[in-house]
Amino acid sequence: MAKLRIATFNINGIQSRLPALLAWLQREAPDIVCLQELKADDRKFPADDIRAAGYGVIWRGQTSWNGVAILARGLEPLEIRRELPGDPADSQSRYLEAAAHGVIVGCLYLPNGNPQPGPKFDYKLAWFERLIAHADSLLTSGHPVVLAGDYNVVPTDRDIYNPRSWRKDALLQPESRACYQRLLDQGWTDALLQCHPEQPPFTFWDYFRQHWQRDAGLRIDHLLLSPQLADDLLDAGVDRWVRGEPRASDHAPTWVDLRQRARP
DNA sequence: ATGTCTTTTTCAAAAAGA
Repeated sequence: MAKLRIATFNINGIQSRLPALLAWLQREAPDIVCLQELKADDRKFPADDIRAAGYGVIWRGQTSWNGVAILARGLEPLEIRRELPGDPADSQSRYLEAAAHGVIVGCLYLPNGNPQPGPKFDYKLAWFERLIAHADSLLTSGHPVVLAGDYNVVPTDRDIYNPRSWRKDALLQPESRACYQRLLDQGWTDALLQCHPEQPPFTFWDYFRQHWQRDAGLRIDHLLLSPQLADDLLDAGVDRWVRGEPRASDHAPTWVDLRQRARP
């Protein structure tokens, strides 16, 4: 049976992390990859190296911050949009959407929102509202869709090693969690939670206080599936080995395996 | 408050974001 693996990976700097990316692509061979936090403008994006590894790629970079890309093994992703609708004045590179391998993929990098409260948290919630509106239109379209990326939301207290020292953080605020829940209530399936309901795996361990060594992680990278894709869900997981490599990103690649039906 | 890492400005050390 054919299987489609879709992964999301906050790479935290594509230039310094390119060897890690190529090693991961070689070993795990995901079919579709969403990257966030490129931290490079369009001209510095290493498209040639990625194509040499066998992937078609589209990207939207930005100097210093943000930046998103979509990779597809063996073909060019068909770009659908380069920004989240709803605010023409928003110039941050945080959303990219494409069709590849028979599915629509939204690659998103939701604002962190710290410090909270403040303008950055307001921006986070406003961005979330735009995502909720766009996600609704994607569901209405009836297409098979996955919304994958760094949501910068810890959905519940079971998705963090210990919420005590994070209570004031934007990632745990009730407003952030309520927005995430509203997405799920539209009909999206949280793939990692679906496959690991008793203890969903962490996807992020910050660089401070030996958090990786202590497995003091958070689950903030999510793959949301539209209903028809949720029916095809086989498995979901985290490539923890990537986080243990030297000079690793603070996130690990997070993936979902879908049963690939014959599509006309 | 702190911890660490990547980026930019500008070529060293510091600031900002996460």
